[in-house]
Amino acid sequence: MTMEITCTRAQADHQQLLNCKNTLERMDDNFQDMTKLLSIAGSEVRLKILFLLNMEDELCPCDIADILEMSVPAISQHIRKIKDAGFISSRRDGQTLYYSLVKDKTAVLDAVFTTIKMVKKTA
Amino acid sequence: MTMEITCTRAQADHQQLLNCKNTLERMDDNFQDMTKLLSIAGSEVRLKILFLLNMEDELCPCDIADILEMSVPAISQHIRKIKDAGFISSRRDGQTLYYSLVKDKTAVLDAVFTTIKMVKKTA
DNA sequence: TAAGTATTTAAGCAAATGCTTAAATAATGT
DNA sequence: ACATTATTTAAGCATTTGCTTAAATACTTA
Repeated sequence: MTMEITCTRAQADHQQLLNCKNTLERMDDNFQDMTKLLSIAGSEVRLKILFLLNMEDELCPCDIADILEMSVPAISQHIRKIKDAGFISSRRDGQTLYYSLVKDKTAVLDAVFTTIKMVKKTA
Repeated sequence: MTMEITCTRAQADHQQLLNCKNTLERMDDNFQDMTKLLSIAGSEVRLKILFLLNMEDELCPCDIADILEMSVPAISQHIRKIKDAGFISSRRDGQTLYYSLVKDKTAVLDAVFTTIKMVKKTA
């Protein structure tokens, strides 16, 4: 692996930098997968949708729109994004579509949900 | 708390929806804080920067630019975003600025880093 | 003080995001 | 078949994002 060097200071540890590059390269797929999940969860609306599905097991777009006080199309477009990424699945009951979390793809979010539920100490 | 109802299906449990709204409202600050962290971490470049700082304790922009094979200004602008959000701090040594994670603000990411480091089973 | 290095900042621009409104699908009930 | 409800899709548009290049700061050393 070659190394473009922009940093010419004496202290630079080029072996360390090479090791870092190797490590990142080895985990590249994992970084892409994790980025997909975190970029989905890194929107307040979508984080709340994921949190609600974790709490209530399943909800329809219409319920979510009511809870978040947003338009149904806006919610539907967020849902599509989360669904396309594979983090939720749907079940139809008549006209209603119920969405729920795909648990094994969203497992890391458990720590996130737990943290959100923690009461903050008054500073 | 009033409730705009868009969902008029018979099965809709309006008490459930009200409870959800109350819960989210109570945790609103936590959602904003968590969204800030996840939106920072939800970019492949920034996730790698955070991962590297977790692994190496501290790095300068120049090292990070070398490792990620990106321009120094591009890295600097990502660093500023992470710094403005309070997730990293800096220490100067001569001309070099060393950045490191603010651990107690990035604790939830431990689960993320652990997951990234896990070897995936070949399907 | 002048030159060199590390870093940040700013301007510019293409691409992505996230809403709104309006129209299209899908399923139900009359 | 027709009207109603739940949901999605599409077009339009303002805002944000993330790079590039060039210029400005900050520090070091000759």
